[in-house]
Amino acid sequence: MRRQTEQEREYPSLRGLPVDICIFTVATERRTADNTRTDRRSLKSYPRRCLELVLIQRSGDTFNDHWALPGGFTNVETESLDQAAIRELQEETNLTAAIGGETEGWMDGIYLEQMKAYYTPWRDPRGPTPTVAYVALVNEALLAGLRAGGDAKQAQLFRVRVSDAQPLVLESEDGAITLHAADLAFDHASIIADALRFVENKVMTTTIARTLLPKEFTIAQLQQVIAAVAPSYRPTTTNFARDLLKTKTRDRMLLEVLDEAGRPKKTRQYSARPAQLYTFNRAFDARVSIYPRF
Amino acid sequence: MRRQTEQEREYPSLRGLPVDICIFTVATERRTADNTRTDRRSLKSYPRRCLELVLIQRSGDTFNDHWALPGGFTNVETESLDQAAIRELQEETNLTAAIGGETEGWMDGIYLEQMKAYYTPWRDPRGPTPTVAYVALVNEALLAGLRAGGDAKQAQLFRVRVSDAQPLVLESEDGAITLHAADLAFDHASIIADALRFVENKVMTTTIARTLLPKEFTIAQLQQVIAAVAPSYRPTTTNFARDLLKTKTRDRMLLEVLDEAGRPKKTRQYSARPAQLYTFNRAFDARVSIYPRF
DNA sequence: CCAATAGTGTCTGTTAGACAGTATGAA
DNA sequence: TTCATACTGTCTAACAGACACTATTGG
Repeated sequence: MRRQTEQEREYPSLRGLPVDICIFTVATERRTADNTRTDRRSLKSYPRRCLELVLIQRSGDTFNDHWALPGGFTNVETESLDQAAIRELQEETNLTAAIGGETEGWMDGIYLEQMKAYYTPWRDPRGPTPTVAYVALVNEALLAGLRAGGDAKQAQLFRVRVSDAQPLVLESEDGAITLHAADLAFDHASIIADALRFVENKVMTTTIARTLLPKEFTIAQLQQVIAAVAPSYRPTTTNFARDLLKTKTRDRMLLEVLDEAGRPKKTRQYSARPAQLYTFNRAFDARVSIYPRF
Repeated sequence: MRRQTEQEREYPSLRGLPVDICIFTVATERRTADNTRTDRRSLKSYPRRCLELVLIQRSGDTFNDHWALPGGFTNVETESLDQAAIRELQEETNLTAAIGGETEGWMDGIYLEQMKAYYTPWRDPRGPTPTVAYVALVNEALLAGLRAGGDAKQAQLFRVRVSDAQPLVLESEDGAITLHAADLAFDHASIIADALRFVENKVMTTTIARTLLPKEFTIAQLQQVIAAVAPSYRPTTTNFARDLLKTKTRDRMLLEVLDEAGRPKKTRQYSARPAQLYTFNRAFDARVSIYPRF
């Protein structure tokens, strides 16, 4: 069977489909070199956590010097969308770990999922251009290579701030750069807005928070991560742990970590009194419903 | 500023991006001409309801005579993906109603949302071709025009059956055609499989069931629709209505319908004893979470 | 000692779930 | 009378949420 010519095809051969990735992490406030804090709280206290997003500064004809989502093209005829997204994610962030092949894009420390395709005719001034937006949640420990770079033209992390007055404000970690929606290239501001709602929904309805936490974590750390990703979540410390651990509907969602001796493993990293460490149970299947009896 | 030539563009001009739509409805078992039932249940009893999907039979070079999802191309330079999906939806189903412009693709009787983009190199034998899959939920009352058509080369409704043994079986309403995953064109079987999980999740976590119901409905009808879309939902009739209506977390999710005299409006359509009619409260905001205190 | 975090005891009102029982009116 | 569907009454266990209280240990 002969190869079809370009004209005969219903859909013309492409350079590949563009893919853009919203790479989120929940970053822990870092201490200064002499191990003191930037504020007046004591060393034995939880550092603040903040949702951050990776942006790159463009160089080229369109939107030169503007900040934009990292992305690229699928290698046509060889790559699927997911494969291209994984490749871009690794290229942009110098990820130290390789991404394994588990169901649903999971690996410890990395979550990757397609969010939505965008294709309004006016989104690219060069002409109608689609893009497929992915959302990645990456453990901050895996982004060490990105921070080491430090070149302004490279990828950089921005703190995400949303409020009623300012719909979207992005602030670089050193505080030198502040970006608003209009400062971003293409329609990336609205893609980011969609992505923020996407991750907020994910973190509340799945066990995805696992990706943003160390392998073993305390209940307070989990609450911090949830609050960082979902601004509408207001943590109430007192009963959270009990209700999370003791309720039948969430039975064995979290597992107590035991030490070598088989006794409950605790940490004193953030508090004087030792706190119990937990892991997420991979076998836990989250089901949510607005209707009773599900 | 001069117009860029094709070669200068980063992304070549396209015929447009392909869009495929999974059009679902929950169909009520229809009675025969003499108003008797096909089974032995009494006339005053609930008709069965079944999830159905619109397919078209292809004609052309590729996958000729195979059944496939309805779809088409965006009109490049003028149409967004959503606009193209709306147009295709209207063309394929002879929708009697126009689609209004409310937030999130809602209108009474029609829900439309983008699900996912597909672009594995091998999904189209003619060459690498992406597609953006949409999911539509349409009230069966609006699909009268489709059923009136009756031409085999036109759109036709298929009952969706899923079981452990047979992952996907589609059966035409008259029972004449039975399709399995391998009978469908392209990768449409796997798109449909994704769409089934998508709508199941939607119906359990949002008030989308509204789209598939008449304006005013009984609690039993609502349960039927939920069960038709979400096979894992096992209705327990006794307390469902009370828990749905009386719980604080679902306060004013459903509203009692009143008649002209201001008294509770009831129907005797399906039962001897009159049943209360309800509508969905548009103002109800569904929030779901696996964590307590949200 | 104080500060900060971890965790328990106890109480109240709400919800889930089971099950028995009553209500309505067509066939 | 029987049947299908629509409800209500009542009980128990589980859960949400508030609040007071104790526990641990670095500074």
